[in-house]
Amino acid sequence: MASSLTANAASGRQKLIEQLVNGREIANQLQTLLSQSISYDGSVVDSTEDLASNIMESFTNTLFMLNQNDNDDDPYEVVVSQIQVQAAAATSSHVDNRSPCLDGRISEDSGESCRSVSTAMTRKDRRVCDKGRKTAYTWQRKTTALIDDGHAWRKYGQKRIIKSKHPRNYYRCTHKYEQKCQATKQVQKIQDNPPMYKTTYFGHHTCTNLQKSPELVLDCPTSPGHDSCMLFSFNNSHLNLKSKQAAPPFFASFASVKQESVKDDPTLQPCINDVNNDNNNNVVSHNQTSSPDYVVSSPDPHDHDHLPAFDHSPVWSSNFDSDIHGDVMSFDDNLFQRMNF
DNA sequence: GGGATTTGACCTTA
DNA sequence: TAAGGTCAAATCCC
Repeated sequence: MASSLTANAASGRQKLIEQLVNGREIANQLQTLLSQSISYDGSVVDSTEDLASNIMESFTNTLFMLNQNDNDDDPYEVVVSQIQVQAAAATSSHVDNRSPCLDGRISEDSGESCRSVSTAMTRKDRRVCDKGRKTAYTWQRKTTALIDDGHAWRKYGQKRIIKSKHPRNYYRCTHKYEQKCQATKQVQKIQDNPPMYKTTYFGHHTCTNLQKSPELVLDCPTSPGHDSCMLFSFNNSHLNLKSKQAAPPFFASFASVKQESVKDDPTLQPCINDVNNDNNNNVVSHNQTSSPDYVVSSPDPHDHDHLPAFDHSPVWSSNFDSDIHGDVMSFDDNLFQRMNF
């Protein structure tokens, strides 16, 4: 009986997911069009860009709702998510790739090797520009596991923080130089037992080379009757949210599964299945043992301060129209009305 | 050999 | 001046 209900629910959800996937494909096509039609000043694509953002928002909210529902009776997964959109997001969300802040040292065909070729921009100059970036999209999330947001990150620094037990790790987009992507993030372990990581994102990705389209794992519990994972992929490379929407570009924060080197890496361990939800945080993701998703542990299993450049674990979060106070995420009625659930 | 990581130094900000 | 953020040379790893 219970298994039958579970099967029906899974079937219905699968259909819903199919519809979402279809819609997502359409959105992707729109993205492609956008990428081909961006004018120099960006004005031409504003309306279509907004449309694309709305589409993606819709899917995101739907998926979030699905995930929320799934978690209502799923004791297997607890992942804490928190997003904060800081005040300046509304005024500086659009990254201008033509800005000199994106490094005059870059040549057109440059890659990493070109970093030091040009000295057109001094260190000081760049730091001045950095100030602006730090006031752009900024949001955080706290997770019980290191997560993969679908983008390729390169660690560029680690700093011991005063009054903090664990050092802070600094990451920038791998495509910072080749595609002038300014996204950075900071990852810091904030709690030992259970482990808790705070990831702070700065700016959003303007690069197009996702290591893999971010995938959203909706339901991959370990309980009997659940034998498959539901994955969604999102590629928001061209979906720069406009200022009107004071929401974080969290398309980029969708969970994804990094494929390379996972299978054989002994430092990888299955996703957390039982985590104490001591903090009354929102449950927004699932994981499982049958999927290729893993949580990355540090090379030294006893040293989680040295975080890898990437991480795994199906975690996603959203907060369109949400108010977040501490670890509590709340949504207003409009969201649910729009969702038509 | 090339890309990624580590880590001390440098720079900015409060 | 202390703390945090970034750079870049050295080193590691595949």
